[in-house]
Amino acid sequence: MKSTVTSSHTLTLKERQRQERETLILQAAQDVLVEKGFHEMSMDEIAARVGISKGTVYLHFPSKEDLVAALFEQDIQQTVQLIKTTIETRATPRTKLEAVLQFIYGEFFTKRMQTLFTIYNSAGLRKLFEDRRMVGCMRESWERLTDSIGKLLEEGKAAGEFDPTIPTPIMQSVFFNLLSPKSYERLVAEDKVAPDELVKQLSRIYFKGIAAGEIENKGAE
Amino acid sequence: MKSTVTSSHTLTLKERQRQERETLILQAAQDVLVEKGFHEMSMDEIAARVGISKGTVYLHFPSKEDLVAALFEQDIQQTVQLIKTTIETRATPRTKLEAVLQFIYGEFFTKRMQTLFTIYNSAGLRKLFEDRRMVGCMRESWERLTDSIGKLLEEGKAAGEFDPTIPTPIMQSVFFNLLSPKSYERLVAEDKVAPDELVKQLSRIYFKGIAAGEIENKGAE
Amino acid sequence: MKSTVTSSHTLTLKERQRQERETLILQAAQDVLVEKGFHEMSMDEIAARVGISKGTVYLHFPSKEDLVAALFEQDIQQTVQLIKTTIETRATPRTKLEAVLQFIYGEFFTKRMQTLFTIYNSAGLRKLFEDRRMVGCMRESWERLTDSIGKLLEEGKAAGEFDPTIPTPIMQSVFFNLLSPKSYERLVAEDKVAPDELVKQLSRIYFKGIAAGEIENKGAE
Amino acid sequence: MKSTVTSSHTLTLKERQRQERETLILQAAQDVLVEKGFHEMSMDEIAARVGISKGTVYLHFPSKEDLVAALFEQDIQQTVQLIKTTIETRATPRTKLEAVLQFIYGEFFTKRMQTLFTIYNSAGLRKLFEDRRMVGCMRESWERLTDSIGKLLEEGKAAGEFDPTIPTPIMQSVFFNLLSPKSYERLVAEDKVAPDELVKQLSRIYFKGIAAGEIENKGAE
DNA sequence: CATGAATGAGGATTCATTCAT
DNA sequence: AATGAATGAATCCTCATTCAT
Repeated sequence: MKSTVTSSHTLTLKERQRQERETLILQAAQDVLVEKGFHEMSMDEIAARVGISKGTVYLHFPSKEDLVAALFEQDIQQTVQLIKTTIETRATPRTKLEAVLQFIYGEFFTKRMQTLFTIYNSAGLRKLFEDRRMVGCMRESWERLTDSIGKLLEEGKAAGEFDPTIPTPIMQSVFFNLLSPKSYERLVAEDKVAPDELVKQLSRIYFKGIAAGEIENKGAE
Repeated sequence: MKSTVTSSHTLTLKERQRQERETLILQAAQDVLVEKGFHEMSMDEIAARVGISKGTVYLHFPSKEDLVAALFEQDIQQTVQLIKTTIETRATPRTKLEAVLQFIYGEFFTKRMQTLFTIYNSAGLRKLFEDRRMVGCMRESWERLTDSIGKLLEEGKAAGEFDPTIPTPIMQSVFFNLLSPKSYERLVAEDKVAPDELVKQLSRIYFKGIAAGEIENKGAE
Repeated sequence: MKSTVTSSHTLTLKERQRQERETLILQAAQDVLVEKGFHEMSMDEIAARVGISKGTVYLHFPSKEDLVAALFEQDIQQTVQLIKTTIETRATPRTKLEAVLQFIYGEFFTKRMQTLFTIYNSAGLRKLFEDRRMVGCMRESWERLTDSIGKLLEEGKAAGEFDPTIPTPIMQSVFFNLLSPKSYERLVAEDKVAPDELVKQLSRIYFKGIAAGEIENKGAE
Repeated sequence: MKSTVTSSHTLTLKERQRQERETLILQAAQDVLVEKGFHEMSMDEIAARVGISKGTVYLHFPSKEDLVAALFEQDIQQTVQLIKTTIETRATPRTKLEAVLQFIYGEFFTKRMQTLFTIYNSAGLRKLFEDRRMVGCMRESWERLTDSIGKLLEEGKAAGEFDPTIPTPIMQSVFFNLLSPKSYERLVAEDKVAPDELVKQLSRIYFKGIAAGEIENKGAE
């Protein structure tokens, strides 16, 4: 009788609280990870920041690695989502890629994105994750992302927007490596570059760099 | 000076042996660092690779951090040296920078350079180094390097080669961030890009990206 | 008495449900205990097997130790009960003891009995139980049991059935130590000994040893 | 020059110290294991008892499991050694087995032997050890031991000393299960049974059972 | 009463660093 | 100077127990 309605409410409530807590944990983990890196990030500190106990963190994530993998997944998904949305618009590949680039290097995402990218690329950490057959999942997420970018790049080449003589994989790599989180921080903090300005300039450098068009080169030679 | 001629000779000999050993340690550390990253690099392994005892490593470097700082210093100096030599040549700023870029992203230097760069930029490791007032020294080295690059970039702007509307600090950052060591490895291993080809393409993207001039846009339309 | 007739009925009903649940918990605990041992037996698993929540287990048993003590008590009581029944029969002490031995080492009781015996004898666990003044209770149960056996043994001695030169406590100890649960399992699983056959042989060894049959005894004298 | 002699001396010295320490660790571990059981035995406590640091224990044994396996191996070897020596004597199988039984249940060995036997038979612990492919080794040791006993038993059967109708595996099992360490302790502490007397009685029971031998007893009375 | 999320003490293990030989 | 055994702080993770709902 009451069960259907009440328990439905209860479940929803508890589930909501659970989600909220999980979000808080992920947020704290994100912060600590960005501040200190994977090894210096301790489960105790994450718990302390959220104001819960260590054990509770383990109720949500069975291990430190799983927690980081969740962060990874989360950020990848956001990016993939944005890309999907972007791709569906009627715009040139370059315009689409500019949107993605602005998202990735934007004020709120750079650090997270790049930190995870760093972990994913860290030789030592790969092993840890591999042992727990977690890299597979992360790699998949990652490939989903890079593939999307790759397609846009190749569309752009086909459309004559991008230089077809530059291999797509190189374009992809540079796309994700334009700026490390620490460089980002330094530019904003020390060189007083506005985040908006920064991402615009990155965009400018990248697209001018990969753009089709040989005239200027001829002049150089 | 310090002592008798004989002991001076002895010292020189010992000093030479000491230097040789130090070089071996640095080399082993470099290797392990590139292979495994900072945390997975253990003093035991370095000692084992050199074939000496752990204690001896500590006779040369008072801590793991100092050892890495020495690596840092060493690589910076090589690069700075190259830059000095390069700068003295009669060439355009762009040509000079291309030389530096080829050195940094070249087959034999990329990994070392980028690994150290990663450490230097790693949030967590900064603290470790800061606690030991070591970052100061590394920062200084690093600034020597970036300043050299900055000067070349500004010369290039003055000469009309580079786009003066892009802030130099951004140009500097991108210069050092074009490719992570893992991306490098992946491109070479999976995508079969030849290291020479890779560095040429990076160079191409970077300089086209920061180049002065509007031509390319016209061509696109 | 305690309350109205109605609530008395309610209590009885509830009490019955409570008892049923308690039995289920004890059964599940017994199973897990035998399968995994004391430390590997987790309250979560017991609750899960019964299909109730962990908290509910604690409504019945204030601690893990108490739960095990209850198991102990339960098994002791069953055995004591059997012994009482047996004792009342008209049979020789040896026949009575054979019945008890067959019960204890029989197909369905061995594991339970011996597991609890192991726990009771485990040095480390004693402390746990002692701290909670629980051993007293268990010891009491245990002594009830061993005393019964002791009396039978002494009756047997008096009747000339058992060797009076063997101290009764030693006879008691050996009576309960003839076979560990793991040995039991191994014999049945690997050596294909039928449980019935096994208990018969144990009985034979206990009463007559492994020595070859009657002739030698006669001839020996 | 000096190296051969000196280092030989040094090595011997160091090696001796190492062995001594290892022995101390094993002894402490043995004690704690007997007192508290496997799970309550903490590496910290062992280190504390020896008066060394936790890390040092790990220099000798890579894990808690390995430490216990070493204890196991050690005790098995002592027993196997004794059996070998015993077997070579000119005596009846029964006399030989009596010697082994006296060793196993003797004043100084009972606890150790039985504690390890308990661990080896503990359901939960098997898994731990199996994961580290250590049971294989332990099982092998164990089988060496039981096989020796088995052979003696069968010799005895052939010689007409032991009852050929009792399966050897059962005889083996009972041989090792006559008394738990706790029972031993209780008998000695509470019932004031002298260890020597105890083992004699166990021996008697094992070979001849608790029954009064009719003829010989008659004569006795 | 029943629940199960939260707790936190406890324990194994690692590894940079020290120091007696 | 060289060694490598010893140290112990630091960290991940488990699970019995509690308590708000």
